[in-house]
Amino acid sequence: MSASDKDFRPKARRPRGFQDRRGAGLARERALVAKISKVYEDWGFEALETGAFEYADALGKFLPDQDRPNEGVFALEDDDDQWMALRYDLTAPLARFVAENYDGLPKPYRRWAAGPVWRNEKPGPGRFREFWQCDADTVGSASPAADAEMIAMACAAYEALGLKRGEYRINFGDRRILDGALDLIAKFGAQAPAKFNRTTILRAIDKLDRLGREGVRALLGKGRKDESGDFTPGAGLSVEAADSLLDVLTNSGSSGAGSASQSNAQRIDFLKLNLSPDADSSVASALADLESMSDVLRSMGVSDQQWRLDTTIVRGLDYYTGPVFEAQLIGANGAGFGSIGGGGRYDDLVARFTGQKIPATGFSIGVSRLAAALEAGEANAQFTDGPIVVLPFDKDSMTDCFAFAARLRAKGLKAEVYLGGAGPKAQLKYADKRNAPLAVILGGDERAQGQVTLKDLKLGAARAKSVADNKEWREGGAAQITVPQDELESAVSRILASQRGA
RNA sequence: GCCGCCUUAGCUCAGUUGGUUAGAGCGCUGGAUUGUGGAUCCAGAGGUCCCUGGUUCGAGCCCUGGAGGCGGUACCA
Repeated sequence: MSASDKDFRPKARRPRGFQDRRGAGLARERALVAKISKVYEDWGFEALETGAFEYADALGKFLPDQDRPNEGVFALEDDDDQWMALRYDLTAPLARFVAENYDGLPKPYRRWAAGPVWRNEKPGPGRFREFWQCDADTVGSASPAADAEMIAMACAAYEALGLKRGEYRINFGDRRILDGALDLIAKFGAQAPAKFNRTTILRAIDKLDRLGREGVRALLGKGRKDESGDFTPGAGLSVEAADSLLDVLTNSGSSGAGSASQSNAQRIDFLKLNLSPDADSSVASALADLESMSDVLRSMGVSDQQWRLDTTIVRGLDYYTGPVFEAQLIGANGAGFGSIGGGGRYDDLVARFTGQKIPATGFSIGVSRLAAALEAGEANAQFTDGPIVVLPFDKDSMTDCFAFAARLRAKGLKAEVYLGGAGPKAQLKYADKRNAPLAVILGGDERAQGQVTLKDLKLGAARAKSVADNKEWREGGAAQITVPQDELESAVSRILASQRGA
């Protein structure tokens, strides 16, 4: 090692968009995953785990002659000159798995998966470059009932997490209806819809929730200038065409009720009336599918409060073929956090590998974002108790302390021995920082008597709130008891019980 | 990618027209209390003022270039 190597000090810093998680926060997130996957299992989905890397072409990334296919993914080149990329979702690996193992799988194939995914994008609040998803998919069923089941199960999952009716909603749209609405524009002037940039229009519509109607009108027309002064070119629609499109999609204007309280049945009727599709068109079959979905959802007890037909839902542009859905938090919790889950039907994904069209539909819950949103919502979230900390006040007490900790663990309690070299004061500070409910203290005095001291840290903390003076503080006693060593377990449970009661 | 803002102690930030020794609150360490956390009081430690080059007698402050962070916007299979 050269001198300069020795001198080199890397700066300790977390890569942006990646999170360090610890303690209670991590436990909370794991609990979310456990609860969601329990629901998926209960609904008859089988667990599937695939690796973090896929070959880049399997992810749908074709490699032009650039050095790195880094558009949105983290990629690297394998020894055999093949590009591999970290998966950016759990759906593409599923498609690959199904294509590879098609013959041996039950059809339809129902599986769930949970794990981290990676996206090489600019991070933001509630938006990470590594985050967890928890997916369920049904591969091999074209029935609208499969889509309806996804919505119903998503509701069940959110409620298993403790969300209540009215705190979340699944918004539901359909690509085919969007296309039908775009055809309406043909009625305005000479511009044929095919000449419009459909992509630009769909992207604009997708921003309705964030930019509002006026912002989207600008994007559909001439373009929009944002807060920083940057200008986004628009789709170039006429004002009449843009308004007409927005009226149909948002169910407002002269022929629409425009009411948020409208039922889904009313919304379907509105679309039938305004899109007036040909009997054999894809819009017509989309509407028929919608009605049967609606029926299935009703029979599963899913109410209009839990799902809403919203034809402005677009989602990612390429791989969804029909129904698309998106879950959002309602109310203060949801502000600024975007969607907390989403999915849709992707009938062509497996066909990329096999050439055989296999219908599939799925739903994905963004665990990291949901955890971030829930956390932001409950700023005063109660923190969970740390372990009981056993403190050896002198060196000779160490062995006995380990025996105490072992006895507490045998009772199913979390316990640890303080391993640092500091004095009593620092030891108590440590216990405090670990959020221990109580400290077990063993020093020379106790050992001489065959006793042990138990200090109720929570009681002391509560008492501190009302004490402002050092003298009063010292006179108040130490919120601790000393008991014979063989009464350790019973005395500890008494203190814990009194803490729960208080 | 584009646009804007920002970077001073562990954290959040103040810092006058460019002037000697760069500050505060919180946190941290120690003491008041030789074996007792959280309140209170006292003391202390802690700085490459993001980096680089320049202007100047003199730069945390002004100028060039770079890096990093934040926000908006675009992209998001």
